[in-house]
Amino acid sequence: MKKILKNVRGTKDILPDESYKWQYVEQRIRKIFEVYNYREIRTPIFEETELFARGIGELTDIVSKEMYTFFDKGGTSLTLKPEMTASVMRAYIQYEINKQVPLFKVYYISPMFRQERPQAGRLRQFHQVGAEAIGSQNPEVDAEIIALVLHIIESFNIENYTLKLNTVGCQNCRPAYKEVLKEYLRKFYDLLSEDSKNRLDRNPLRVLDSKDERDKTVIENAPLIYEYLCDDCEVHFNELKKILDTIGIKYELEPHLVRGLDYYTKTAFEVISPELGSQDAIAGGGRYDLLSKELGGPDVPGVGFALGVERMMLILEKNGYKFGEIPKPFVYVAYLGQDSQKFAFNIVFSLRKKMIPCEVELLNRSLKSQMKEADRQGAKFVIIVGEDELKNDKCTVRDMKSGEQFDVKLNQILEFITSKYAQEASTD
RNA sequence: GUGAGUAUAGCUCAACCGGUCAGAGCGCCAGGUUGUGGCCCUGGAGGUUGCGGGUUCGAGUCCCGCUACUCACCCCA
Repeated sequence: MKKILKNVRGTKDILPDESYKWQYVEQRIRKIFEVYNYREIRTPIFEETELFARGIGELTDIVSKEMYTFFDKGGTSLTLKPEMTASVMRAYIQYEINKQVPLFKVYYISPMFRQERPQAGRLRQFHQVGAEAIGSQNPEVDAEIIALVLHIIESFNIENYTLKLNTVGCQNCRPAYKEVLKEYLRKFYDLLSEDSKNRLDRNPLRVLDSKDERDKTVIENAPLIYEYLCDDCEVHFNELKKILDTIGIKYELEPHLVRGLDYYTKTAFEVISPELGSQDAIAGGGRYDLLSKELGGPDVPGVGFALGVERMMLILEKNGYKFGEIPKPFVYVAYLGQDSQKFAFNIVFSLRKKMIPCEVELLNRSLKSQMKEADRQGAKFVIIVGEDELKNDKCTVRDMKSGEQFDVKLNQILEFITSKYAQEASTD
């Protein structure tokens, strides 16, 4: 017996009963991006490993233990993209977009890959929608990005969320703060968790968002970066808050919010939802003014966000959200006998050329089975072509909802259905 | 990578302390309607109880291993 293969761990098949929901969600999201004047960018699903290693940071969890890395036949190390920002920046630098347009506003909807242990809201292949605005250091752009992600979330009637906002400083002020923080943490070294002890020197900021109870008591009184921000960062942060206030966006300051990617500077934010399980971040993002240079590009600032599509879908399913209508044929053409088949197919293909969704019996079943099939598929009308009809040069049209039946001349059937279809479209 | 829980028909789940326990509902197929769906009735197909060992007279049920799934830690979307 042959082995039955299955989808690999942490991946999901999206079958027809689900895929229409995805199409609906993606379509709505694309519309919103258009409204904010962002254009789609599509980059390859894999890149040279070095891009992520340099862009995201060797010490991050993503790079150090979660990447799907492999060698191609030429011996080049490639990696399935674990996030999108590095790829977008790579393209930005590669095509010297800074010389073409002052501000590059793009969005993406794409699968991402991270080799983590799957759990609720966490997959190895998952989908993110996101946007990047490269070329401006103005806090207005940070605000636009935040407004955009919240607009998307709210457009799906998700009200129960919290925007957490923080600043992580920049190359001028962060180092000094790091030293102060390290010094503070060393005083309580013995009280810290093992993980935090290890991080203390390598990445002290990460200790701040530890959820370990032992760490929490220490963190509670730790010095905050707010007191150590340089003028530039402080002004930027204050401006951003002011703009958010002005456009009515509510946020919670979360001084311990530290994002897991090294390239963030200044603004960092996260949108969390209590509807999700332990993986409660539906979206996250921030500013990355050092990334371009880190990748050998020009000194260009950027800001962006990413939203987890599966996580948002979890909330929507939980809320009983209506994902539009599942596509259904308008007409099902049933027939009986060889002679009728020609007419049936003729009608179906003519209707299809008129872009009317329809189906025809393809399994040569009994009329009863065909009616059942039409019902199952949700067809509004069934056209029946049989011996009796052909003799009289007509066909029978059954309205599946009312049960009414009409005799229609064969040469008038297209017209008949077309007008029914037009009526249907106008009442929607 | 660590921990816990789960694994019976396509789906959702039953089967008391191991002893007609391999079942139900839904779905699927057929018939009741010589050419007509939905409701109803009748019947049918479909399972080596995740895989491999062990204990026992006897294992879906107990033990061990493996695998997968789920949730949590870690981290993040």
